[in-house]
Amino acid sequence: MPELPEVETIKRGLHDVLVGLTVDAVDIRAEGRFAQRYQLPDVIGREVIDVRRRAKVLLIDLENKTSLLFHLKMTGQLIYEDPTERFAGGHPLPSLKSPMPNNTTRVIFSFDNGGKLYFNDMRRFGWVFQLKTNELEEFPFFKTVGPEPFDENFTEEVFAKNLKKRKGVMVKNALLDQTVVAGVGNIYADESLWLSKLHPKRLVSSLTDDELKILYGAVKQALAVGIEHKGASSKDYVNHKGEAGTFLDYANAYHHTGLPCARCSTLIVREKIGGRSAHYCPNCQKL
DNA sequence: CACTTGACCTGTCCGC
DNA sequence: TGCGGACAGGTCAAGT
Repeated sequence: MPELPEVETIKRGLHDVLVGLTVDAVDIRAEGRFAQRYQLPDVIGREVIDVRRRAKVLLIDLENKTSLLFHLKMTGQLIYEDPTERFAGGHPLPSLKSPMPNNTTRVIFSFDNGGKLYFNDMRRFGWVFQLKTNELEEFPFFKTVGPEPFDENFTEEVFAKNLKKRKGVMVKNALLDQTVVAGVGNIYADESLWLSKLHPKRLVSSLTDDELKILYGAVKQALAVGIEHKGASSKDYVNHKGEAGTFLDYANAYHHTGLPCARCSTLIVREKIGGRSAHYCPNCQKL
């Protein structure tokens, strides 16, 4: 589900509500082979001191110098239920279809203010681990993941250099490679390519310097607009309050199959590329 | 090594 | 309405 803008949206929301709270209890609702996806050995009595994001991983730092690493994968949700915002007569999150917890709830954190954080994940691809904060860089995914797109050291040159490591692959697939740039997934890859007028099947090796420069700007723009509109909700994504994001109202390619291109009115097509669905304008984005 | 495919899961939607 | 198959935003392991 969530790509960088969605995780960033959740991170900002959770940072506002969790910092300063202490964990009173943890309820892990998983058995057998699923239990190992949720490893929280030392959280009771620990205070939250920060909430951060690296790539698509959400980090909660605790006062005991450990960090919780959440990956939401396809269907993960992190929803906070605040005891001070209960609505009269209803459950506290009227935007959700069902009250928390529901049958997708895998972990429940209870805090000293009465608040609860629900980690939901229908497909169970997601996980949460607890590591020492000063050893995060040893985590295998963090060892290989590429630069943050809004970090100042993510320059045009770095982007071009990283992309060119995948010169034999189609540009759509290269954008999804987390070692090239962190946080781009299927939605924002398609949007970046639409903005750049690049066909998703273009081989990286065929891209000109000008095209690389345009794509660099487009990736940052697509992600920035995604964050601005609090993420894309096609199905499962909601923010920390259980609310959908509105980015799809501003998207041009993703989820626009059969709709006219905003530039040329040609109908947007969907095609399976490298095992993933790609959405593009066959007129603006020529091979 | 570079690249592709399949696996991990469960629910929904679409066509027959 | 029922049923089978395709599909869903991510990442890693195994295969070519």
